[in-house]
Amino acid sequence: MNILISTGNDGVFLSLSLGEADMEETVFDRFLDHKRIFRKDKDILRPSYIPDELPHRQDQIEQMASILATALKGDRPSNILIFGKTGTGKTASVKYLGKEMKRADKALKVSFIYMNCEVVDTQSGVLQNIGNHFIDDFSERIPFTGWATERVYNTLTQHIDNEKRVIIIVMDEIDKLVYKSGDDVLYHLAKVNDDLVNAKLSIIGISNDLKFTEFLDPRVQSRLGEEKMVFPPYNAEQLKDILNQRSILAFIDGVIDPGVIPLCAALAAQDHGDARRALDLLRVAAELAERSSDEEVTQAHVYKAKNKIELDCVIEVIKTLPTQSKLVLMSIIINEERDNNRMTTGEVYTVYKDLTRMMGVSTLTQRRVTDLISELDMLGLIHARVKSFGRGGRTKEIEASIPPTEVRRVLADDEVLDAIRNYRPPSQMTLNI
DNA sequence: TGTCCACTGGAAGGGAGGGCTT
DNA sequence: AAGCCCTCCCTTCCAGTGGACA
Repeated sequence: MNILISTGNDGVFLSLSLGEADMEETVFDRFLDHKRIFRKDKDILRPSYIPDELPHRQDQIEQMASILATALKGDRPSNILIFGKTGTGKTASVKYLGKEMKRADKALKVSFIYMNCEVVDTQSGVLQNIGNHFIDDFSERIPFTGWATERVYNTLTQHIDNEKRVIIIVMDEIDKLVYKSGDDVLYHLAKVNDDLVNAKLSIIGISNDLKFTEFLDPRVQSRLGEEKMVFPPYNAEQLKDILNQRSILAFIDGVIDPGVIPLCAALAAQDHGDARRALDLLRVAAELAERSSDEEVTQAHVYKAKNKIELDCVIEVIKTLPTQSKLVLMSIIINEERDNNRMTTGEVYTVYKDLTRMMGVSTLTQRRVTDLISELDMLGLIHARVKSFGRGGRTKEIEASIPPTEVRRVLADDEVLDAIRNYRPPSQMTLNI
């Protein structure tokens, strides 16, 4: 075997070349040399994959198509607001229509722009995102920050209005934008047609929160909700159809046990008919089967997949928390380990202050820590509710929603938290991370 | 019924950081 | 370089709160 080690600016490169005599077993063989489960493309089982046909969403697609068809004639379609819980096919249906619109648009006069407002969640961010779709010259692009909103808006209208066209903007998770940055940007976009001569713009808002329109200015409310649609959750039978359709494309014949798809469908149906969850369950179950070199995906793999998905999700959330949030979470865990299963904000803050002192990082105010506790609650890592203890005052009652051992296992890998490994709480215990 | 406790959570504003314009 | 604008993270201030207790 020839091994070449070379050092470059970016690090060390190792290259191996195998002679014929070296063609022995490698560490990868066990994973390559077994019956395959998947056909080529695993992405077919990802929620982002848009199939050629969306089962049980034909009515909604046709209704939307009837509204959007106007765009192909050069007129402005009505704005649409789409509501429905997670995994009910809202985004998939809209993206599918975007694909179809592209096919039908022979004159190439319709622009279909998709944006997720969880990612683009500020006023100028939204305007910048739309504007830059129509600015080819990089040097003329609207910067992420630095420009006054009015200027961004003027540049945007100027660029989109330079030719006759219809622009359809899909704002997914539009409620996140409204809750975070208010409805100013929607007001701007809703009235943009008044300032346009050549172009016409309409908006498709997607939300899983029916109540968010209550937070909108009545003028925005009426303009944005010219058409409203609700996507109902899928039932177990419908989820089965969706999974069957994808599994035919994704798996080699005969590798899926007949009980697997009904089980994935049933588990996802319990979870408010979430197709995304059903697809994840099936994909992860198959991946687990493949990794353990099993020849068939069984119900046992589905149950394992369920646990894995839940745990992975929690681990990922904890890992990506900012240091201060990790310290607050750690303070809650330490309280739990002292048999204080239901603690108050004050108790958490006392431990938190100790931890920050040990680590030598700045101590935030109790007001800020209250916010961090609420954020951890929203992430589902803890459960906090406001409770009055009479003369004992009114405060949050906090408990962790995940086992302390799991939190410690994840935080143990965090070098930043090294300094608090041997934190000794004021009472008596020694805790090891 | 009024008092008191330990906060909660809204509002206002400071300051850092990133980026553009003049 | 100075000035401006925006976002994000944070502090400070303070009115409001639910329920035990006197």
